[in-house]
Amino acid sequence: MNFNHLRSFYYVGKYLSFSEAAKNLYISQPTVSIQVRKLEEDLQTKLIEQLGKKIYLTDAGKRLYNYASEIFKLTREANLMINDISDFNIGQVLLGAGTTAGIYLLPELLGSFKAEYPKVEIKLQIGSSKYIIQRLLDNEFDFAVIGEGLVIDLDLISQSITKDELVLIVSPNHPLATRHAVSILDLCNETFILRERGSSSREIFENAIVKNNIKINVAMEFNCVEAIKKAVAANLGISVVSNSSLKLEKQLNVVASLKIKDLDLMRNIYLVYHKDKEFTNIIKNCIRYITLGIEN
Amino acid sequence: MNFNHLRSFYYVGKYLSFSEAAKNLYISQPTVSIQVRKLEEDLQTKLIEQLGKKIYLTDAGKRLYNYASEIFKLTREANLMINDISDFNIGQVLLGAGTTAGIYLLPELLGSFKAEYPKVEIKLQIGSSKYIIQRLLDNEFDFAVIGEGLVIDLDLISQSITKDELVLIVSPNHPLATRHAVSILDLCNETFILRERGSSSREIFENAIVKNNIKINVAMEFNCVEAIKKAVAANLGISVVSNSSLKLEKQLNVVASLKIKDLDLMRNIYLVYHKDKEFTNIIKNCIRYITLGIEN
DNA sequence: CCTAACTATAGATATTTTCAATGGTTCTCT
DNA sequence: AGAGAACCATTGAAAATATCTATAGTTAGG
Repeated sequence: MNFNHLRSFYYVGKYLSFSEAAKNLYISQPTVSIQVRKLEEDLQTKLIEQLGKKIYLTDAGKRLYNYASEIFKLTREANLMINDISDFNIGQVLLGAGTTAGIYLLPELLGSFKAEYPKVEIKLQIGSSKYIIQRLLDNEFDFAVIGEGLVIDLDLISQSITKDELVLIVSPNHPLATRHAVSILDLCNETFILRERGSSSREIFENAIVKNNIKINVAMEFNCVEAIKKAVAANLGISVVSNSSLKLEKQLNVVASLKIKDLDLMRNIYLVYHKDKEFTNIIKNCIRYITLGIEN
Repeated sequence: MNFNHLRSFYYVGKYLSFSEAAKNLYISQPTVSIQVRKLEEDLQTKLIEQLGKKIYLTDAGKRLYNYASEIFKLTREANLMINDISDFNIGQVLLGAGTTAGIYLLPELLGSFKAEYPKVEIKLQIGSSKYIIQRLLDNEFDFAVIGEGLVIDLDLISQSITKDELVLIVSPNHPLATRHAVSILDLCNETFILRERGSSSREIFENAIVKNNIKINVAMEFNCVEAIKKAVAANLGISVVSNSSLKLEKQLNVVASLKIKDLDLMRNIYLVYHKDKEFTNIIKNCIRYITLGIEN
């Protein structure tokens, strides 16, 4: 079934006139006549009958007209949908993030982005950097925000959008809590509660430790920063977490945070995306919001 | 929105492969590539993204795919509908009839026609010949069966398919009931109950009367043969009705039917249709059923 | 009966579709 | 790592289709 022919037929059915149909299709009347005839030949069915000068739809014509009507209505709706996307009246941003970025950096930024584009769906999925990278390769995210530390696949492009410092946290009751300075060697005798391998914080910290030929004692691994902070607060061990995750804990003095002398725990936060990805406008806008907003 | 382009896009979305789409569309792969690109240019929206070798639909692509899916489903259904018509699995016969034909001749025939084409709708509308002719000119019937007697419009074609005799009916108690022969002059002193003007029986009878320079006394006009027979049975008057309407009444002896000497009340029953009408197969079959069946 | 309105036809032109051939990537398997 | 297969994009030519103008043929209405 040829849709140009169907459209001509539909207009003839609508106006019950070939010339009126042609006018409204902005084509010539003979074209309409030919197209309708071709449709009839194609279907081997008379669709239109002309009694004297008047035009009527046959039974088959009436039935087909109803189908055509629905088809062209759907077409109009599809066009509106496309316009809605470019007007940001619909759309989506599929976003992956590592734990730190997803929990402590992005929510606020995404909130204000959403305020400007209220009709756009934002789907944020938080996971370990390793997991996020895998999902990026499967094109399940438009882009992602993760911490430095993992080998990034060659098919992915990453660019630093801010820096984030990891700090040592201890219970206020812990001996280190009152120390002005902590050195690398102070860490050797401590019990650590760390994030799992594959998380950016863990990789960064572990790499730094290894570079200094130090061995530490990891008692527990949690895949959740909040759980780690609770455990540290209860003095079950000490940890190294993103400074940006400690706002409330510092205010309420539930943990003490310290810098470790001679250990560079500053890491980059990367915006990562597939090298072949072409961003739509809404994604570009979202990235702009994040990259500009994250610096403050 | 070009539907060829949309179809190519739809198949690419379905198989997530240009070459597979081409195979299933029975066209070459470059054609598919070009069509999809043109659709994207037309909509000014990326629909498909290619990451490495894998193909994905964009957000807009996914949404459009759903519309396309519905559109092509409707198209398939429309094609099936057309096939159903030619297979007589659906269809309709719009039929007009005069009172005699509609009530006494057609029902049985239409019943056996319906038995052979059970899925086909038969819509029979009974009315005065005058009314039926008007509706034929408005193309509200595929064809009609009416009695002779009215001037048929030049735009209509009529062909005789059977003959039908009008006979005089009187109450069994009426003096004429026992008479062997009734002459035209016997009618002068009687009270008649006849159909309304515009009905074939009335026109036929009245023309015959006028031709013989006779005047009769019409006491009542009913637009219903059954009502007339009841009135005649009650001896409220006498009438002239189609012989074919009297089967039961003769069996039960509620009226007596008589021929009038020297008065030709044989009339043709016509099949009538618009001169420009092209009959579909189901209509042709229905006409065949009626023309063949009505002779017995 | 004449005119205006409408659809069909014809012939020419423009556009679109389509293909085969080929080039450039990407992926996979050795 | 490198060869080969699979896949999509590009090109240029040919075929098919769509479209137009001009005009003929009908019909409806004054």
